[in-house]
Amino acid sequence: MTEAIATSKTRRVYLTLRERITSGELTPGTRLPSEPELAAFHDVSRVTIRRALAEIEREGLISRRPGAGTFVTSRMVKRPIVADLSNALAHLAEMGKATGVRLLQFGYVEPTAEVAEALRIDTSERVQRSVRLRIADEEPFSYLVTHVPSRIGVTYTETELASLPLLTLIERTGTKVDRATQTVTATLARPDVAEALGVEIGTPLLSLTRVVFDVRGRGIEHLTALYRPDRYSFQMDLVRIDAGGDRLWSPADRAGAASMATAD
Amino acid sequence: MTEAIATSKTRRVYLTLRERITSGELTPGTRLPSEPELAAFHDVSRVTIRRALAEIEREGLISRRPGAGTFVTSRMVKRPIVADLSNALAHLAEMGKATGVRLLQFGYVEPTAEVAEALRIDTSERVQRSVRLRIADEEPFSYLVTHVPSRIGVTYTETELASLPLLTLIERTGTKVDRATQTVTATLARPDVAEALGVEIGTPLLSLTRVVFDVRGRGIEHLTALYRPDRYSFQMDLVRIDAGGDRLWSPADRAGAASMATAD
DNA sequence: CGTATTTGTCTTATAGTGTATACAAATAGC
DNA sequence: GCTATTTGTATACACTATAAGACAAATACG
Repeated sequence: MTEAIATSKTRRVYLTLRERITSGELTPGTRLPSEPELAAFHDVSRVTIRRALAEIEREGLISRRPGAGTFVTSRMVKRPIVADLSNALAHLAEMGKATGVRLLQFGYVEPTAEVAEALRIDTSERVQRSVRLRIADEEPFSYLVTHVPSRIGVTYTETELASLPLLTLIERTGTKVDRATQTVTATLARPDVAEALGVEIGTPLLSLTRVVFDVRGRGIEHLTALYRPDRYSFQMDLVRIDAGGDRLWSPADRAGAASMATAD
Repeated sequence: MTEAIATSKTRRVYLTLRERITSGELTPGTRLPSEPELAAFHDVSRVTIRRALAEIEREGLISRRPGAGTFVTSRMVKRPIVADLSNALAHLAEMGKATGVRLLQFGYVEPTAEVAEALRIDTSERVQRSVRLRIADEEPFSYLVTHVPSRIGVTYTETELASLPLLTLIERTGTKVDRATQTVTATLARPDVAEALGVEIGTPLLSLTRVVFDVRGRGIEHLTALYRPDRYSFQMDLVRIDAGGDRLWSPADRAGAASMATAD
């Protein structure tokens, strides 16, 4: 709609064609339209099409043969991790994934307005801020930024945070974790996040924001998790049930729905 | 990581600064760093910074005063719709949103490999494909592509689809809808979707894919929903429970979790 | 074999993006 | 009022992206 600052034509074409392949619309072995055809369809020059195809070829998704055409490669499907039934971290273990954490930042800061509001504290009250990278099979898949009121943050060390789940550390001290609100959205990878996750700037990311409260309604933890959608996504099974005359969807089992929450 | 086909510097800066404002990190009234400072920080020229700021100003997020600086506007927060407790469509109604649907495409086609595999049918078996746009308060917020086996698709008309929920039409015929699998991810807006949703190409979108089965395990519906994250996101409340020695998250109530599913 | 098609390579031209620099005009603060 | 700072404006230049076209080389297929 708005003209704004557009992405380049090459990139648009690149993203579009790449998506058609990775989504499964174009199966391995399929021949793509010829370069002139693609150029006409996307309303760009052949040079632009070729640049986009060159990049996709470099990624190994297609192979091009002079005189023959461009073909979708029988790609090795790098199946994304899926938060599923049962605890997500346990689920990763089942899949034989070696999962780990790298602590990127740790310190005490003044909270941003957003965090302060969510945790219901004053902007002047200092909070512990940590940035962690979660890794499965040597490959990072989520970027976690947590904010914790300092009175709770001081109960564990930087080293402990680098190895144990944050909620475990919090509950260890006797804090009564009661409930949480979480929101799932999509955003773009900003420079720092992009570098950590090994993606390009401007890549789409799954975003989960969770605010945790104790039994007295006090804010305990503010978590923002950014996931690489090609390596991680949320999945759930649903069953159709009758509810007061209406038919509704319900989670197939409680553990399944819970996994979305425990997936850091 | 990969160099690929990068987005322009202006766009990177634009996205970064814009995000810092809309995320709440920079509150209304705050003064941004001066243009030379921003240029040094982002490692671009001042001209590039100015182009990015000009666009953000055009969107009304900042105002610039010569000699004084650039300030975050007391913006009108266009609160995004949030799929919440209780049926999502009902939820929209509660919020006073006038929600509607526009049927963009309707026809019978051969399914893509992805759809065929998900519905467990043959690629040669024709399916009904529809593209709908869901609108709230005159503004589109979701782009829906559905694929339905033709034996089910023929039981309702194009007109009916333009006004009633698809599952209602399906169940009306006596089809026993049993269960579904759904996956939530993030993608980029492709040209056609971008135009329909009124966003720029390359914008991040929330993506939900749901595959519905009947009691006999036959695929009934394949739905891909793309949401504008600034107008729609998923939210759920969780409670911390004991489960076999471990402490886990559980949906605050079943209806809440179900709303995610019923939110088209 | 011979022809049409396809990818690969090259040239030329135009528009867009990014940088560097200088100076003007408005503002804030002392 | 004076000065430092900030945004506004203009110019010149380098580099990249895009386009249009021509031709070569490889392939498929009747």
